[in-house]
Amino acid sequence: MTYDIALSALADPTRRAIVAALRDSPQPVGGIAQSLPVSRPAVSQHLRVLAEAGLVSAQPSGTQRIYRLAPEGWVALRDYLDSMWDDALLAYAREAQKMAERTKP
Amino acid sequence: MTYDIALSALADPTRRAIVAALRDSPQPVGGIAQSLPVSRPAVSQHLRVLAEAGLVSAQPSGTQRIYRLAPEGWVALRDYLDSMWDDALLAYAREAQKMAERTKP
DNA sequence: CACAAATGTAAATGGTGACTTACGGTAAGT
DNA sequence: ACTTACCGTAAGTCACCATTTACATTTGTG
Repeated sequence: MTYDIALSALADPTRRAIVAALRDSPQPVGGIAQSLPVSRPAVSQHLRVLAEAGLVSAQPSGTQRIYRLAPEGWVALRDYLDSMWDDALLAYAREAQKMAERTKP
Repeated sequence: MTYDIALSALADPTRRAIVAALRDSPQPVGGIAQSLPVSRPAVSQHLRVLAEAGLVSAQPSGTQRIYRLAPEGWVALRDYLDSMWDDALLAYAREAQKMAERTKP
């Protein structure tokens, strides 16, 4: 049940921008901050949230920490969406079926 | 590019609870409010946000409006996750491959 | 037409979180 | 050892959002 952390993490536009940046290639904190209109400590705090959600992971390399996208959080999100898919859209299809049977029996 | 609206909509726990309730079966506003620890106007406003995100839809029936899960928003979310899947996790797998080749050539 | 039920909306309030500045800590280079 | 570069953390501020109460609106019913 960790998909809720991932969802609230991805709610922030700046964090989505960070994810988009990491999507291109793994980067150190300073590199991410340069491509965004926010200060470096702000990026650091956002990365902390994203890491707690399992969406990114860090690997120390000298004085800098290279951040990259991590699978765990995204897997949790996808599982959540998959189950929603099955339940909700199946129900949706069932109702559409009912409607069709009612109008043309 | 409407997945961002859906993400920020699903960030709120109460809205996720509403989604969970609608997942069981379509319901009027009052029915949802009864199963949640918030007032009915609060549910109404949350439903407005969810509807704007394309996650739910309403169908008037007499004096009440029956809300149900809608496909559009969830499709947008799934597309977002799918592309993330391809890009990020493929890159992740590539790096793992590199690591494996480096340690055991 | 009056009344009740169900819902959306407006306004006010409280709390949470995103951001900045300032500081402390660690690793590499001279 | 001193300095520089890179990063995380603490404290404070400000805006936004979730919630409630009160009101307006629509639909069905007597």
